[in-house]
Amino acid sequence: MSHTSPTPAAVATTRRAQKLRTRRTLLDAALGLLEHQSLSSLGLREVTRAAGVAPAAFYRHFADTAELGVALVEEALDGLHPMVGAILTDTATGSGTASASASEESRIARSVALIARHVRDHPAHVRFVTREQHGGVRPVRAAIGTQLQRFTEEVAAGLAGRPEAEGWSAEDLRMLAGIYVDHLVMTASGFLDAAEEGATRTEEQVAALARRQLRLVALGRRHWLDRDR
Amino acid sequence: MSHTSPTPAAVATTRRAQKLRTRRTLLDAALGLLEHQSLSSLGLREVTRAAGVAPAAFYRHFADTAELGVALVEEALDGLHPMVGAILTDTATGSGTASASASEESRIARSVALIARHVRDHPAHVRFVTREQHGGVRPVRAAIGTQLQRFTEEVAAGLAGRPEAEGWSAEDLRMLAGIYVDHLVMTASGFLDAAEEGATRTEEQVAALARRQLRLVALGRRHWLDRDR
DNA sequence: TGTACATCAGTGAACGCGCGTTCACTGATGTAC
DNA sequence: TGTACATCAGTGAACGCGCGTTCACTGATGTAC
Repeated sequence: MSHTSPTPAAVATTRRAQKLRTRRTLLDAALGLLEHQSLSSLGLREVTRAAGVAPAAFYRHFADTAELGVALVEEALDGLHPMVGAILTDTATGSGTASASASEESRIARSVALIARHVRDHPAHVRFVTREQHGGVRPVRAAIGTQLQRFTEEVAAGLAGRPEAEGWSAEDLRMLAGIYVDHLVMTASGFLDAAEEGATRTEEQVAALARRQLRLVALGRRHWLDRDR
Repeated sequence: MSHTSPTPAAVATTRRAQKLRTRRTLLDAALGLLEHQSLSSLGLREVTRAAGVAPAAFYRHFADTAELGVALVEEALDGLHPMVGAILTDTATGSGTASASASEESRIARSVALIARHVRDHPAHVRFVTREQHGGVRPVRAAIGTQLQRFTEEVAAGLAGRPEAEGWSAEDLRMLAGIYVDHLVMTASGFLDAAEEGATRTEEQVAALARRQLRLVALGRRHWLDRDR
């Protein structure tokens, strides 16, 4: 009278599909457990217990928990590309009527709202990435670093194609893109903090701070080329 | 024929001093082990083994490894105050002859150099703080958050006393201070990455990026008050 | 200064427990004919 | 379509090991007189 289906037979399906389903169960179980601990303290047996499979079944999918962690990184950061794309696209589309700074202000607000939404929709993935970005498991740290680097390049490329970027060196653009990516990660982490029970800041406070910061960056950006008087 | 002194008798001393010495040994042993793992996976026996004392001795100093972690946080971030003070003082002292932007440029360079120096002098402490800032041990995370908040207030207060801050609201100043603190932590973490064997960036690249970012922030800061045209 | 007793930092042995890993297995799915 | 064999995802029992915690202890330091 168990709730789980101990053998594949319980649901008629292909072997491939069933294996993927078990893999998903393991990843989801791990993600749940990682809400309150870091990967380096996550046990293989802990994951299989939460997933409702035998410990040995783990090895059909991952060599160890570090490998599972890398899979989670890929999943979490693949899910970020659409949002980054949306922000870049929005930023590129200038409004017709409002003043430059007014439309910029609303673009900033929309970007921050998109980040808030993403964190609300995928809190576990976001928490995992921010936690493991500097965490104790090297392959996972490396995977996150590589992916964030790719985001920076992506943002830099997006910025490069726009009129305000004229006269900017490639290195300056990468610097600016890096600021945006860093800011994204920090703001996402702030939204997570705000969602916790004992939070010191509200979600709106985090958003207000994020917008203020983006305003400062936008100002610096506007005056970048004439910075030496 | 052991290298360690298993009993206090080996070195004539007061009880208080000997206890503090053992505590130090435990903290140092832990700090060493934390170079390559995170606190949540650090074992009590692992620490005592590295420190050369019996496992049970641990309890004379800390209830568990989380408490040891909080002690390390306090140590690590107390050591940061002098540097922040130095940067603030330096920033306040304008040079007489050079142009405003030239003296600013050299102040930026000095600040980044101070960060680089601090990381070189205290790599283990810095690594520990950046790793545990979003790590899996709640009391440690909370302690780091509180301390960084205090730094932000400290920097905000330092900025408030200076002429360029005239017209700035308290909230805007705290935002700016937060940017500087965040930037400090990220740059420190970057210097750590650069010092690793398989590093993708050199120390000078990290420094150059940090300076570029500070330049952008300085520009935004200069135009903050007239930002609505 | 000397003595008798109290304190307490550190010891070492013992405990029960959950860990990661291995192994031969089972039985449903997949494939060849 | 039917049959015989191969594959392989998941099982469950077993293993040795290191963990955190407890306990009575030792012996140097501290204190009272």
